[in-house]
Amino acid sequence: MAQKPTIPKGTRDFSPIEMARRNFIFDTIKDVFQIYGFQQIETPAMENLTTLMGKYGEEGDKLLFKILNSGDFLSMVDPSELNQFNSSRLTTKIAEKGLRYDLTVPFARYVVQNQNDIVFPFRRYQIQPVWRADRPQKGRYREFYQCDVDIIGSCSLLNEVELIQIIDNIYKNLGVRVTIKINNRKILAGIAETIGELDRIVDITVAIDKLDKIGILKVNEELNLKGVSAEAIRKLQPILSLTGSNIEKLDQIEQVIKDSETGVKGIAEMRTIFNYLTLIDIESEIELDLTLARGLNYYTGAIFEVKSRHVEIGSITGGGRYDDLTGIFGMSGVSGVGISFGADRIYDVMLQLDLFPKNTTSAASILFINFGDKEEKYCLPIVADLRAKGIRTEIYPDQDKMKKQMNYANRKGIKFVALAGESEISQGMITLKNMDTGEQMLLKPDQLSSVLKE
RNA sequence: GUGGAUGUAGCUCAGGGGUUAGAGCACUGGAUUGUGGUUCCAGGGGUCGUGGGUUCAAUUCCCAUCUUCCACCCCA
Repeated sequence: MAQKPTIPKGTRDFSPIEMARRNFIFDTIKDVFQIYGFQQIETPAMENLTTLMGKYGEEGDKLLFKILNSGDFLSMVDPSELNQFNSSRLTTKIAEKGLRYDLTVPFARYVVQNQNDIVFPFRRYQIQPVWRADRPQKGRYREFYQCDVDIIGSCSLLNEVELIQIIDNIYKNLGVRVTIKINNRKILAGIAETIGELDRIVDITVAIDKLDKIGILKVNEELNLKGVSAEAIRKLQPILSLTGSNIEKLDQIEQVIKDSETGVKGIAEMRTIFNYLTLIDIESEIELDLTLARGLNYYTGAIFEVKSRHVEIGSITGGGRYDDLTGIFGMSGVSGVGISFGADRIYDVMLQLDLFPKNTTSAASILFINFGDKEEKYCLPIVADLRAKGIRTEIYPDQDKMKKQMNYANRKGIKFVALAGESEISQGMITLKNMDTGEQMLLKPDQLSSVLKE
């Protein structure tokens, strides 16, 4: 037996029905992006590793797919280095390129490289696959699509508000009920500063991020383990047990962190955003969630995360404000904010909730049965005419048995079959059969399109 | 990186230390030579993941290894 073909771990093929559904998601997202005036760009699947390395933290570097240099990739390596078996050092010599890990960093690179041609504030969207060398599991893939929208070159909080509107619009159009969680890195920094552990901000946010998963006791335990002082942990408690509306929560936090300049700024930002939001209709639930930390270390202001209210799958959209993403590429003082929709997880959610429209099919509307040479020639112009009128039309390519051709139409969900044999040809007609009802009628060829369009 | 499951026909999965390993779906042909879906009959298709061990005998038991899936970490 021939070797069984497989695809790499964490990757998937998409069948026609899946593509029809995926395109429904992409089209919905794209339409909303465009309504808000965003313009599309694309960047290469691969970037130079120097562009990608160090942008996603230590973990991120490990999750980058690296591409072996072309040609004799070992020729430039010193044999003594080979013998050290230090793969991370060796990597930099034998691999100069990597697959993109997200769309934000390549976008930052794009902005820096094209700064003279870009009109700022730049509103772009980008829908492309990204790759992560993660262990795959439910809702986690090694190749998946992100749909990013970013506004770069504007500090206005109006942008944050627009992104929330976009999230709300898109999920409304998709029929998915979501909770939009918002937090602010400045508030997190303020908390860390207040309890005197500013340099431990990462440990602290990672720990409180787990609050709803492992509970307050375990979080305290973990903080203690990470070396956060007992006094600091004590000060942290009121923040871990906030209650009330978003505004009430803000009031409570402000009391705790009022001496931190950064923290107060973060509070003010959140108040501004919530104020704007009172002016517009938002259907999604919006929740100020202090436990929301988000891993990517370039966020500096507001951070967002969207979760499905009915399906447990992790976040389906995430993003935030980054004040100096382009700084690492030599263009400082440019603030941006953006979010990313995870198309694959949205797909999983919608499939589970059975939210795809029933008629998402890409199959033809009508199939012409192939009876023979003479009949083919009779049908061909009629087929061409239907196609010119925008009707998805197929003619069966082989002169197979009719049973097989009918079965083909049936299996593909083609609703109409056109039969033109000797008797139809002699009358200049077509027999049109409705595969759902079994009904047949004899029509003139130019009547077909109007019946099919009903 | 850690832990748990998994691997038998193209696909989904049963089974079992002993002659020739099964089912459904799919495919091919027939009942039905211009009428699909339902039904019936027949047919093709297997290194039982790989390597080793125990045994008179292993696809079955044991060990290792790989694969895929699930959980942790982290994330969309």
